[in-house]
Amino acid sequence: MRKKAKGQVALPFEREPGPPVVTIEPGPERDHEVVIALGAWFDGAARDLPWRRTRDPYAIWLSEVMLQQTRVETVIPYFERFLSRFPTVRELALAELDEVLALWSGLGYYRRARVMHLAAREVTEHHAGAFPGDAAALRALPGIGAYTAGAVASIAFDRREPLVDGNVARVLSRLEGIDDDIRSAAGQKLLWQAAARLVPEARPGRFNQALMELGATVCTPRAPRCGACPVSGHCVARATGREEELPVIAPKREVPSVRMVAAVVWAGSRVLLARREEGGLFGGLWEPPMVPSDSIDEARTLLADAGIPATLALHEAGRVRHILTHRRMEVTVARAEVSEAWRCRAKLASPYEKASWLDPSASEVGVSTLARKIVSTASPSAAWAERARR
DNA sequence: AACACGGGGGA
DNA sequence: TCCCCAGTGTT
Repeated sequence: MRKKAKGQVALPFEREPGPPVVTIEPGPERDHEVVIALGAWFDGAARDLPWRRTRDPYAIWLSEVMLQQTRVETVIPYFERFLSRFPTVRELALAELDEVLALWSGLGYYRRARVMHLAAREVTEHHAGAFPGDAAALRALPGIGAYTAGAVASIAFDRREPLVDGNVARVLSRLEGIDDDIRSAAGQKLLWQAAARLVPEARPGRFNQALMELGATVCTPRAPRCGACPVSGHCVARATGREEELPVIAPKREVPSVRMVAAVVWAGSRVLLARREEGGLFGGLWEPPMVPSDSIDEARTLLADAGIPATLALHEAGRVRHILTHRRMEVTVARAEVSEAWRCRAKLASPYEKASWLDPSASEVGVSTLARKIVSTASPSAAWAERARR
């Protein structure tokens, strides 16, 4: 095989070792064939998804934000609920952040919800409630990066804008034979160049979605179904037998483990929940107060400092394990009951901003999945189940 | 360039 | 258990 310059797509490719089997001739003609084949395939194979039934930029935007690092099947019910509660950007702008977070509860990456709320207010105030269709203007809104700007501009506004997400990176790295690390700056540059070169003037949104759909359903991370691929005849990876070797992705480091102890204090059906400061982990969400420690004594200290007279009643109710992208959490759950009369104002230090006695099943505020697990472990029914076992 | 930031589904 | 998903923003 001929030597290629770094960062340059080497075409035509030959299968090696051995004689050439397939030759791919790069150029506008091949690009055009890829566009045509992919578009036709998409028309027949596209899944019926809620956000494909609308042209409303607000709904498209909502779907794109929810879909950041999140699977389609996970997003669908959240998208329906959110849109039905906030049908327009104006209604989202007027909402309380706690209610927005409540609707996001369980979806993860909660900053997305906080920032969408901000962006909704910005659109309502500065764009008179109408979304900008220009990629650059979209990019200027908080929470909208290169991908989301390209997606909204091309899908909702028919702008000829490229987009590269995880699916597209995989598809293009194979189709073009890009063997730079797709997460590196160099790899990303090549991918965006390829995407920009390919995206057509006519129906750019359809092409971009076709690329993503192909990555999600055919050009999968493992065991790609090349037999079902509409562009396998144009694929460099296929032609060189490297379908399983691309994309190249640098290995990631291991995640540290953190031990926490949480205090779940019940007063009737209500639990003492604390709201985390906005900005950091689980920002703006409510949870039973917890501290990084292994010992229930630390939870006693936490409650004592907060002015809650439940320290003596606190006992271990179980353990919860929760995996995040960058952290593995092991939480010891301590539980106590106080009479309703003892329900009092609690004052908690950072990372908490305030505390309140709330019904955890009422879902009027945002609660993380970790917090749900903790409350569930320390719920009265769980306690009954525990007693019944003895 | 590295890191923070959730949660879940599939192999 | 590991991978990685319709990524963005900060350091």
